[in-house]
Amino acid sequence: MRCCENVGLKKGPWTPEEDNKLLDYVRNHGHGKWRSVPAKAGLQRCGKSCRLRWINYLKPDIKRGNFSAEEDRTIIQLHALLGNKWSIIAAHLPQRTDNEIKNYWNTNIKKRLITMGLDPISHKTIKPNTFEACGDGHDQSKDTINIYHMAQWESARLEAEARGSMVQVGSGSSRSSGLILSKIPIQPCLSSHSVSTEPNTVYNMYALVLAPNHDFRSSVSTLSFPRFPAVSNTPQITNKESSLSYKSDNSFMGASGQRKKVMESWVSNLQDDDIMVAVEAFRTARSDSIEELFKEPTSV
DNA sequence: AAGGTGTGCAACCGCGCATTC
DNA sequence: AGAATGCGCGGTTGCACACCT
Repeated sequence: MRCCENVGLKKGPWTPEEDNKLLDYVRNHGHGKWRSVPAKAGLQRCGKSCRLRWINYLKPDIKRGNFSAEEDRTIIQLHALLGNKWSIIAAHLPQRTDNEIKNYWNTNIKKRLITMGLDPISHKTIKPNTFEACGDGHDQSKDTINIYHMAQWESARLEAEARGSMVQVGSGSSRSSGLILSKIPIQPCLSSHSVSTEPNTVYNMYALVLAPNHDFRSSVSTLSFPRFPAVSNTPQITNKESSLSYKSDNSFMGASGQRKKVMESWVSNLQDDDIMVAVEAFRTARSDSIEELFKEPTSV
């Protein structure tokens, strides 16, 4: 008979008296052999319940309370890599239990990702036509596309973070932060995604890169465009200006006045496919080439 | 003030794997 | 070799509390 099938045993919340009995027992005898613990400790509980109570609540090195931004980030990174492997994720957060992380994911992070237009399972974007229209009178399509762009951007950023974790774990690198993903190979583009600004010259339009000193705590990501396309009725922009940074509120960083207008005009005309080219260029970059980057860091 | 609803979290449950007999 | 047992994991439930109507 399984221990949890025993009749007459208490279930539900633990009382302080029960906690004390279990604590006393474990202090004196150590843990393990959970099936025999209830009888020896004088508890009307099954062994499984005792084990759970110890692991999730009574163990002395458990950290309780709010999750820090660092922990939050680690959970998202590892979940992107591992999925619902809570115990493995918990192993990277030594003072947190798998149950606590699982609860935090389900009640907090999961909802946040959905709000951002990200699928909490795959960490990839949800297609814009799956968003509900609000029907409050004003044009929702632009907002929807903007959210979708941001979501794709964020999705790629999360993936970069996850890859960074994987590379760091795999290589045993002592690099603590400032992940370098600066030299993502630019993929050959379809003609519709390339632009010619000079005779006989075709440039790849987008390459998604994260700057060498990219701070993952920041809500800002940078998307670099090796060559800005000509936008009709707007001044030309030089190469060195052709880098945009998105903030989480969908505004641009480091741009002002005419340049900002040009950028806004240009970005507002971006098609989903355009963004996808940049994101896919990043996604299809091979992990081993990223490993190489750690050996010989290069700047953007 | 009272009932309804939503949220967070501790605890339970069933399953599967590893070990022991 | 196969059954029994122990343990760990991930999904789910249900309770307590907060907030809303």
